[in-house]
Amino acid sequence: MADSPKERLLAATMDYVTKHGIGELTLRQLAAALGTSHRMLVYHFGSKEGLLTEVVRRSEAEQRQFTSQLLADSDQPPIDQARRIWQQLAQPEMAPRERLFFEVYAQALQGRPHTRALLDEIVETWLEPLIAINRQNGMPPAEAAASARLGLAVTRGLLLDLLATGDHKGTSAAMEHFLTNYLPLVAPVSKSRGTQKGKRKR
Amino acid sequence: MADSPKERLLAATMDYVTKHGIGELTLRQLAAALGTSHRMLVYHFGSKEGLLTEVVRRSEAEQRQFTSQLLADSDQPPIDQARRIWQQLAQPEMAPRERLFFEVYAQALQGRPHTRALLDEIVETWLEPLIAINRQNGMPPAEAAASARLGLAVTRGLLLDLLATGDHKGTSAAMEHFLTNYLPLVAPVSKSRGTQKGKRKR
DNA sequence: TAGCGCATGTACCAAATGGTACATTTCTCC
DNA sequence: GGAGAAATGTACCATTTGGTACATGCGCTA
Repeated sequence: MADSPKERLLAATMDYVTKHGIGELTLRQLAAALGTSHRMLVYHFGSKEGLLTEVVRRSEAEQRQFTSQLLADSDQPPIDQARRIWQQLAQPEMAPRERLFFEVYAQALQGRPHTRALLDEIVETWLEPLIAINRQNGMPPAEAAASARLGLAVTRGLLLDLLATGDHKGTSAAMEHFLTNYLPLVAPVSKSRGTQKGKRKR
Repeated sequence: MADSPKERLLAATMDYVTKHGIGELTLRQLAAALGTSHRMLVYHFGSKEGLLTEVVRRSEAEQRQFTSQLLADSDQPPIDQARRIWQQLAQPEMAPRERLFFEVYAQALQGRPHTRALLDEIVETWLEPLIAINRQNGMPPAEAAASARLGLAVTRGLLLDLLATGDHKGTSAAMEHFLTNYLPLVAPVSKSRGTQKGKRKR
């Protein structure tokens, strides 16, 4: 059951969609790439929309897993954690996943049906753990929320920049500019020596 | 010549595309909405791709004009200028244009043909004037570039957030958090009293 | 007014798309 | 090993798509 035919098809579809995007997808092209017929896709997923819905759902799940993984080991200072996260996200191998993420994001903003559930989670999923980190570092609620939201925006904005320009150096410099000039200033009171807060998300 | 039939069609198409997005556009639906036939669209623009190319080009032009308009009157302190720009961008009436912007952005990242020229400009167009402003306020080149890039990312990231969540209050609070905690700190030396630097972009 | 070029409407086409009917194979469980 | 269900392949269908042929209208200039 773990790798039922449907599951195998979905996994292969995720690979394909990560490479080729979701916008111009047709069942026949996908099926050909997967070595099957479009008949099977309809059989297992009901319809094209059904397939896309599951693709988006799976994408969400992977992202959630990725989030908790990135934010997990918080023993190091938040600023170092943030640096590490950006380095991970800025790796070239991540680009296809991120392109897909922003493509689905944009389609959701345009109201495409199979993305209906996405908009509620696309910010909140990342915001919650970030706010929690900020609270743990002694930030008052309002500031914790604003700071988390800002960090998320910085990360996504710089990722958009990186994907468009390919300027790893420039975008990383901007992130470093943010981390060094901004992060140390927000949470003056905290644990022992000045660990401050955490930013980051995709 | 100013409002040739082609020009009128393009203008009406911009309206339509701003409302309905560009991803699921078909010539027939568009033509029906414009009160003409898809025959005319092909006649004037050569093909669907030709039409989309001109739509993207026009969108770029409008954005460039909007940029220079927003960054024009720089008599006020950069932080107030930044606030004003965000208020403009966050207005609900701007949402459709911004949704279209991010949709085209995402399609460009996926390599759709009619967007080829976009990726080179989509960051640079906004970056240049921002860097110029930072330089005018006495920032060294490297810092001016990083700071401009950061401000652009913050704005676009928060716009993505706002479009998804509709949380005008929360995103504006995050922007204000950025402006008050970050902006005043970057350029300590400057003109007279502490005007510092400018951030902003869409 | 005659003529010419731009613009437009109607009808059509081939290709591709999502989806389905039906037959066949493969797997699973008793 | 046999029966029933799950899975798959082949062929087909109606619809929609971008694009075109052809005829008609409109506006300008001589």
